[in-house]
Order: sequence, then structure tokens, then C-alpha cells
Amino acid sequence: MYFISIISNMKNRDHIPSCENCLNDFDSIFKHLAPEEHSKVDNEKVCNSFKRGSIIYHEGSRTNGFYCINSGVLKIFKTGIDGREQIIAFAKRGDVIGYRSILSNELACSSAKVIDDAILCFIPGETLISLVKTNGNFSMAMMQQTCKELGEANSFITDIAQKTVRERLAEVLLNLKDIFDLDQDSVLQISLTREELANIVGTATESVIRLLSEFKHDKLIDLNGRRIKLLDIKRLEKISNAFN
Amino acid sequence: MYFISIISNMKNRDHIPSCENCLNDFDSIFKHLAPEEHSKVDNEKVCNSFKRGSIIYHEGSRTNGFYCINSGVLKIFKTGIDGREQIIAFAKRGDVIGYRSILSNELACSSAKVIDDAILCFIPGETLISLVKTNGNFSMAMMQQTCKELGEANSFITDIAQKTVRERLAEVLLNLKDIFDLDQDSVLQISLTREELANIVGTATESVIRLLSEFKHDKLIDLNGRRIKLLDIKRLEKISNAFN
DNA sequence: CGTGTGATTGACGCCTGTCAACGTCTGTGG
DNA sequence: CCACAGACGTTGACAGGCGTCAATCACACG
Repeated sequence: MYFISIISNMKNRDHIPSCENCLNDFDSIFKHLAPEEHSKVDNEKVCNSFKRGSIIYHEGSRTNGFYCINSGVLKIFKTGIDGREQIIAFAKRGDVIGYRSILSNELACSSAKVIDDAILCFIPGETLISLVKTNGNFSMAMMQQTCKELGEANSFITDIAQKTVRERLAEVLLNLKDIFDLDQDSVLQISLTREELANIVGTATESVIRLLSEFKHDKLIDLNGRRIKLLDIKRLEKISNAFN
Repeated sequence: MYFISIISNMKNRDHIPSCENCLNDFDSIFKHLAPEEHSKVDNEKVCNSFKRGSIIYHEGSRTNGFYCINSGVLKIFKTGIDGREQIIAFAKRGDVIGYRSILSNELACSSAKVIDDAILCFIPGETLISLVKTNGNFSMAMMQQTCKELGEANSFITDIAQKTVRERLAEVLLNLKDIFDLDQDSVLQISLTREELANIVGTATESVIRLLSEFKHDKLIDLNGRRIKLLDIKRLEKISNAFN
């Protein structure tokens, strides 16, 4: 209810989410900051709400800050040949995105697009760099974040190179479960188009549709439009060949 | 000649390569260290030579330090289903490897194997962590290194998900050119088995062999055992569809 | 000279991408 | 309220890329 009012009313700097609230709610990267560093970030941040479909930053563009997600869901993707998207990651409440190009001083290597209405806090790049340089613990946390992503990327490379589409789809469903959870009815708490699913798995939309039907026929999942219900996680794990 | 004698004679801490020499020779990550930090690293490092085939660290193992490559070449790979390797990266003189798991405090997510006889300097993990925490510039450099790798990994994901094997092979040949250079005769300065090539591209050995023959027939490359001569880089780029 | 590793080639077939047609749903405008 | 457009989902047909299996060759090494 609280958030609903924020989303519908917010214009620019109205109803700015307080970093303090976020710190209480989840394990934020900013927990390593000293009080004065906190107020600095709090003062410099600019918060906005974004509707589904909004592009936050675009591959190849120069960015001058990064974002902390207060609510909503974004997809992070690269655009390949003939414009097909490859979804690299998702970001949700508590995640930070767009910091990579700030730290490496490169152009954005991916795009970020809102898929569930979101509230984002923008923090200037210089603030990030200064924190990394002056606060060793924050720096370590940032590094761990990056290293974790790097480890995941490497796993994904191996999977996509070695597994079949069927195995990858099963794995993606399980990953989505870990990221977005299931509701009490075992339904994945994220709504993706078939095309988006295909763009995670790295295959054609039609292949995803056929395999989902197959999974449904095999009583592994149940389908109701974009609602995907996981019926047999054990067997999905077996199919995904996950020993990571 | 200097290095040859090192390789053949070195036992443990004999003939320790000096960090100072390395700093003069290439753009080391350690250039951001203060003199006293340098001597600390210099004192704590342990250098060894390794023959082709040596495993430096293994996926899933806990490591307690990282390596700076003084000479030689290593491959960094993950082991997938049924033991097939996926080569993630190469490391050569001046590169550092194995720092990821130190910083993220996880088990090694990949293995490192020597493919050209190498001299490696081992540096304890605590040294790295302490440097990251206390030296902002070093920390930034480390972060940039990680972020760069992350960007590359993301590109690779998109490629492997969207491009054909033929396109990827052309791209891999060009990447190898960038990493290892060509000699005056346009021959790639790295010797890989067909299987290793396949494990970079993410395909079967036979496919690599067939495609290499095809490239040769098309006058794109010339083959002489493991020596690969790039004849027409422009057309290879076109085939690889590289617009990265 | 036997053995083992790596390279090559051919045969075969399945997985998977592409193309096309059609169904479904939602929102918009007449 | 209906018609229509447009986005999304589904299904079928089809072909070709690519993986797998097997046999053979090349070469180094003990």
C-alpha cells in the first residue's frame, strides 16, 4: 500500500526512499558505509519511478552513475546480431546495476529495461569511485559483488556451450525460482514473455514454447499464460544436470 | 636465454623474478603500490616454474593466494558435464589469475593449467585483501580488472548464445591473434590442440577440424599442424560478424 | 616396433532454428 | 458495442547445422 502510493504519486524527488529503510530491509552493499558517508549518498542520490518498458541505460552509452533498486524488476541484456536480446541478468529490490562501466570507465556493455514498475535511486559515479577508493570495506564488498557476478557469468558460459536447450530451460526455471521465489502455490513470482525466456536460454521462442509444453505434458510444470507453476523441482534439477 | 636458464634450474625460491623487472616490462596491476607495499609483496611472494600440463589450481578447491604470471601461458577453464572443458580465458606474462575466489571468498570456480612452460609468482590471499582494503588506487585497478573480465564474459555469453559455430570459430581465431599476436609470417603465436580450440568455441573437436579445413579451402587461413596462419583477417572479421 | 595421443574423414541422424499460418487477448477507435 | 490492429502464443512443416560414432591416419615416445 505504501509503495503503491509512492509509485503513483512520485515525481522526481518527492517521496524519496530513505537509504535507512533499505538498510533495515535487506543486505545492502551500503551497509559498510560510515554514517557521514551514508548521508553523503543520501543527499546525492536522485530517486525516480519507472514504468514497465522504460530503458534505464542503453548498451554503448556513457553513463555517469549507477542505480540502486528500491522496488520493481529490471532485465539486463545485450543486443546481438539482428537485434536479438540476450538477457544476462535480472535486478530486483536491493540490487545495484550499472556500476560496472563506472568502475572500469568504459561504455555500458549492456542495457537495462524495466519489466516490473520500479523505483530506482541514481547515485553519481564520482560518489562510487570515491567510496571505493576511501572505504576499504565497501571496496571489498563491491569487489565481492563483481567477483560473484563473474563467477556466475563463467558458469553460464559453460552451460550455454555444453548443455542442450532442454537442459538450459530447466536450469533457467530453477534459477528464476531462486531469484524471484515461488508463491504459496508454487508459481514463479515473475512474469516473462516466451520471447524473454528464449532470450535467457539463448534459443528461439518456438523452441521454448515446445519445450514448456513438453515439460507440462511430463507433469514437471503447469502453465497458465505467463504463470509457470513448478510441480517437480527434483526432476527439473535432474534434467538441468545441475551440479554447480 | 635468461629465462631458459631459469626454467631449467629453478627450484622453489631460487632465481626469484624481481617485481621491479616486471614493473618495467609491462603494465602491471602492482604499479599502484607504494614502495613499502612493493617490498612486502616482494618478500611474501613465492615463485616457481611449471611444466606444460601442470595444474595450478583446481575448480572447487579452496585457494589461499593468487598468481602473477612471469612467463608462459595458462588456460583457465571450467569442467562441464561428462568432464568436457570449457576454456574461459588464457593468461600470459603480466596477467594475474586466481584472485577472484580470494576476493569473493568462494571456492575456485575454474581450473588453471599450464600450456606453455611457465614461471608463476604466488602471493598470499591476505596480502591481496589487505592491499585492496588499504590502497584505494590498487583497489580501483583490481576492480577495473574484474569489471573488464565481466564485460568480456557477458559478450561471450551473447556470442555463444547467438552465433553459429562457424562465426564463433572465426572470432576465436581473431581473439587469439589479439592475445598472442602473429609472428612475422602471420602465424598465431599459440599452439593449441584441436580439442582445445573446440573447448574455447564450445563445440565438438570434429566440427573445429571440418571448419578449419573449410577456412583453409577458402584461403582464409593456412594450416600446418597446430600452426595456424591467418591469411585474410578482413574476411575472418566479416564471418565472425564482429561489431563489438 | 608397439602404444597412445591427436588429427582427419565419412556416415548418420537428431536437435533446433526458420518460416508460415493461425489462434488468442487486449486496447483503441469508430 | 463491435471491428480492427498489434502483440503474443501456438503449432506444423522442413531443412540444415552440428554432435556422435566409428574407422583410419599421422606422429611421437618409450
